Amino acid sequence: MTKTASEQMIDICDKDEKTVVFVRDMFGRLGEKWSMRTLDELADGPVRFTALMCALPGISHRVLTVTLRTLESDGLVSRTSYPETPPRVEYELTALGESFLGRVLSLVAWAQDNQAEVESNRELFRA
Amino acid sequence: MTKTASEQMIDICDKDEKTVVFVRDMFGRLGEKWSMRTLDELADGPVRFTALMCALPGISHRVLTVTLRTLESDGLVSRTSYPETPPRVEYELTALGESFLGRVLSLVAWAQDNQAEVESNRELFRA
DNA sequence: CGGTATCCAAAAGGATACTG
DNA sequence: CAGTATCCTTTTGGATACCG
Repeated sequence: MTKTASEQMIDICDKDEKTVVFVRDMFGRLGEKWSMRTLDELADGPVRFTALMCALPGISHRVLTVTLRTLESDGLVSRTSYPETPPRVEYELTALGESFLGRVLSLVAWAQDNQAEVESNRELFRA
Repeated sequence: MTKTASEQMIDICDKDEKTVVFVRDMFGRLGEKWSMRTLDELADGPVRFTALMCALPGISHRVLTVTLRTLESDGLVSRTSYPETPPRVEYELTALGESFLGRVLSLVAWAQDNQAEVESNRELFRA
């Protein structure tokens, strides 16, 4: 028999602090304002910096840079710079990034399925 | 045939802004410093406020309150207050909360499976 | 005991000017 | 074009004192 959610979670949270911190870091990545939407924009293949700016209306120049650097340092995204003038830089998902994005979809599906219930709870709670 | 990750993600991000914001909100819940660990502590049944404080070393009084109120307003956690002296308050997962916690485990498993690779990428990147 | 109110520090995010 | 540097605002988290 498979473990209950609770048992699995205990497995995780009883591991060394390093793993606990790491798991929360990856959760944090999900929660960052632009990370998931950036990964999504990269899902279909390489995209240039400026194209990402356009695809993510509202993001600032600096924050897109920070977001991409973070995803890159995690190994979820790769950066390729072509030494032309004007310069051209393309970002794309790595295999690790695709794998990560894939897992996230089950959570996205949950959010969609339960949006109405969560929002009605929030309504009730406010009242 | 099932949709690719990219196609599913596009489905989501092309929906109305309300849903996009909602999905990011739920991602944000994952990223909050104590939310997931709090849900985990509640996985085995009702727990009192003070017991949660002990189970989550480092959390402040105020932040635990805020975390619980947020989870409660989402409908993931329920709060039951027993009118005794001294007062006793118990928190527990709702069905929605259990469902949410369950989905999160696939992501936790991913994080564990790929921790070494991500961390080695971070090392390389720093250098 | 289980909070709320107040105050503070740190981090995230945004606007914008400058540069190779 | 694709950044970096600087400055500012908002949000998050933490410490602590007080209260029913």
